[in-house]
Amino acid sequence: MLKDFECKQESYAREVLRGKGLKSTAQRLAVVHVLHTSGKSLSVGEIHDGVKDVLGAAGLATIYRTLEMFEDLGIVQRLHFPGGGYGYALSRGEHAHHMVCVDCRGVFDFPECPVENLDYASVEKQGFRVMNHFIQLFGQCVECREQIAS
Amino acid sequence: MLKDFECKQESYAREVLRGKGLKSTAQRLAVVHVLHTSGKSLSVGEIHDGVKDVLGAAGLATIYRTLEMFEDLGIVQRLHFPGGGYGYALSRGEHAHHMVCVDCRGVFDFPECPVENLDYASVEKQGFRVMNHFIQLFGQCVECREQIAS
DNA sequence: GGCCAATTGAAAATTATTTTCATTTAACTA
DNA sequence: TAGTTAAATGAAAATAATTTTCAATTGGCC
Repeated sequence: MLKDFECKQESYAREVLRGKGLKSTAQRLAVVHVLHTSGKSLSVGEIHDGVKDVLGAAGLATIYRTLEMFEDLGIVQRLHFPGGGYGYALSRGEHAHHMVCVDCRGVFDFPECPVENLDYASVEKQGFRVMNHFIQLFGQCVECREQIAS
Repeated sequence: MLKDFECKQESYAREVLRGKGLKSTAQRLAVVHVLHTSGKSLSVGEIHDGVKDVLGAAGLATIYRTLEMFEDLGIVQRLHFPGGGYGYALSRGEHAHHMVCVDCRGVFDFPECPVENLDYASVEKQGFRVMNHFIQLFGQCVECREQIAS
């Protein structure tokens, strides 16, 4: 499958897949496309709907399989919402955290990593070796705040 | 239901429940007890099993209802594991974050909040208002590290 | 263009979670 | 301490979410 226009995110996914010997199928690229054009984090069901819009049809199992694989590959990141539920947002391999708008579920970049320059002394004292971390900021984006104010 | 000995965590839960006009049932206190004595984060199923051990029998629906309520009340905190799955750990209302051992799922306190003294300038520039955050550190505790070394 | 392993989709199977409703119980009152 | 009552429980049914299976299809390479 070849497309005339491809966003950076799609090219990136294509590259990562190829690097691992995996196929760049229409379904996989559509997942990236849907996430990219939405600019938000989407639930599995929303991604499935989006992919169906793009391709005409798509199996739900494939969406599950793709998202799991993409998470391992660092192409997407899973986000958890307060009050339950989760979704996926595009990620691009590099270490980054996101701010998520609790109203529109929009995803915004959060430039610095708060854990990077942290004092680990107290932690190590307990003998705990930190290997990884998960950070999400929740709040409201400008647009949602203005809408509510009106 | 009254018990001769009650740990701090149980008294705390009792107090919070009473403050909200909710009942301190045997099932609810058993959930706290099980989490407290395990010292770990536990899945819904593990908590159910633990409560059955304590009380002889317990409905799974009650466990689900209790955990959801306890999370709202700040008595427990939901943790998400890398690779999927989640569990619950005791929390005590105050703002705190946890370190989770990826091997034994043990929960350790993480004293400072990395987001507290963060530079929000770049964030606010985007017009985003941060309301809340979710942080978890993953790694290995001393015991699990030693076990693997041997 | 043809080959082949990887991938897909549909359906079934499994697992997780929530709802319903009759019964029980904790907390309050007299 | 017994009686009252709204809140809570449990069992089962209903629903929702996720995974597996396997035959058919497809992308990448020669």
